[in-house]
Amino acid sequence: MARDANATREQIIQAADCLFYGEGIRSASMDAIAARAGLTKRTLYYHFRSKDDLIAAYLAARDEPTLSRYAGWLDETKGDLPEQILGVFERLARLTKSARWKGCVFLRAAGELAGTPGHPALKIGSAHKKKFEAWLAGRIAAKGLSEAALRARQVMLLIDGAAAQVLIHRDPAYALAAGEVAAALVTEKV
Amino acid sequence: MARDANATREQIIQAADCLFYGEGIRSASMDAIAARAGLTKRTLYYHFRSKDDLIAAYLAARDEPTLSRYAGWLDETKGDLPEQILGVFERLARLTKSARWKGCVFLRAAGELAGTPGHPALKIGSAHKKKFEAWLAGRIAAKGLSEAALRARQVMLLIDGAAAQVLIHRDPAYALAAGEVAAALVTEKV
DNA sequence: GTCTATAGCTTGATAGAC
DNA sequence: GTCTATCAAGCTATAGAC
Repeated sequence: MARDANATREQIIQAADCLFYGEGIRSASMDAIAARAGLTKRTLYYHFRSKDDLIAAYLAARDEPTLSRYAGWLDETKGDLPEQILGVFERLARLTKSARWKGCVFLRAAGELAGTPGHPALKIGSAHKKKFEAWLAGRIAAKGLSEAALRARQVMLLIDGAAAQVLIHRDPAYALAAGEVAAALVTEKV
Repeated sequence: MARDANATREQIIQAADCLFYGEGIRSASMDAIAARAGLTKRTLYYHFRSKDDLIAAYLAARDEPTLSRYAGWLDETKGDLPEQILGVFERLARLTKSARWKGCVFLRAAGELAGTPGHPALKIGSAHKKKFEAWLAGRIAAKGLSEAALRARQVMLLIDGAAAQVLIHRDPAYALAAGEVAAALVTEKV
């Protein structure tokens, strides 16, 4: 049956996301992904040339939703920019309380793939973080703050630092401590 | 030949360190570690009950040297605490320029093992970071600054954020941007 | 305490039918 | 475009000699 090829592709990526994120990229096998997608391995290899290909697609699929989620968190927080930034970290802290949360997808992938420097997924992760940083810089500049690019970079450092430390300690308090610094960073110095 | 059992153990851990850190915990096989140590796999399993056991030993062996390295960086930097903290991030930035550097051992392990919550190595990583944070708090408190514990936690967030972002972008500039914030954090507010 | 040898299973990827 | 079937290689871990 000629099902919509794109729908099958999405179905595979969804299954891969669940297992790559849940168990780790290296730990999740193509067998397991096929089983979870309700397809055979042969179909996976029809849609993706290799496991590395699927890993790259998995990260690429997380790019836009991640940015949208953070943008949503910022926009739905009342107040000026410092309050909004603090709100983002509070929402992050809340998210990490779920047992399903297992760190930042992109950071974990970068760590797992650090041994294969040319991997296509690494470029996707880096590009995502750059885009995130640029988006933050735009929001900061829009408020008329000086040195928006530097401030955005420093807020990013705190977001990733928070994700890393909360994963290590399994304690959302680290995200709140990070939010405090980040909020101060987007307040114009006198 | 009854070689010193402890020396053999160290030899195995050294080989494991090289491969676990270089290629990733999951990617490095016991076969490869045995070959690099110049021993057979059977000897590895004589000294370590399982691969998970060896992973834990690998992280435990990195605990003290890591703390000493950072302490050394702090102590060999001239000036007051803000300058010293900045010096630490400058040394970190320099270290990350090496192609052999592939992120923070503990963060990468936490990411790779996020799928197996009870893993013994996770406790070792968390304990290491706690020890690091406490050491920093001691140094900050010794300078008579208020809220030493909170400041130490925030500096930790920036250290781990720097390690994460430099790994993602392969750009030491992120470590320097983090150092700037960290230095400001250990300056008493007026 | 280290060796040779191998069990028993899982892996990523492919062949060829329909 | 999806299936059944399977390969060759790799994996963790163990058996038993010395």
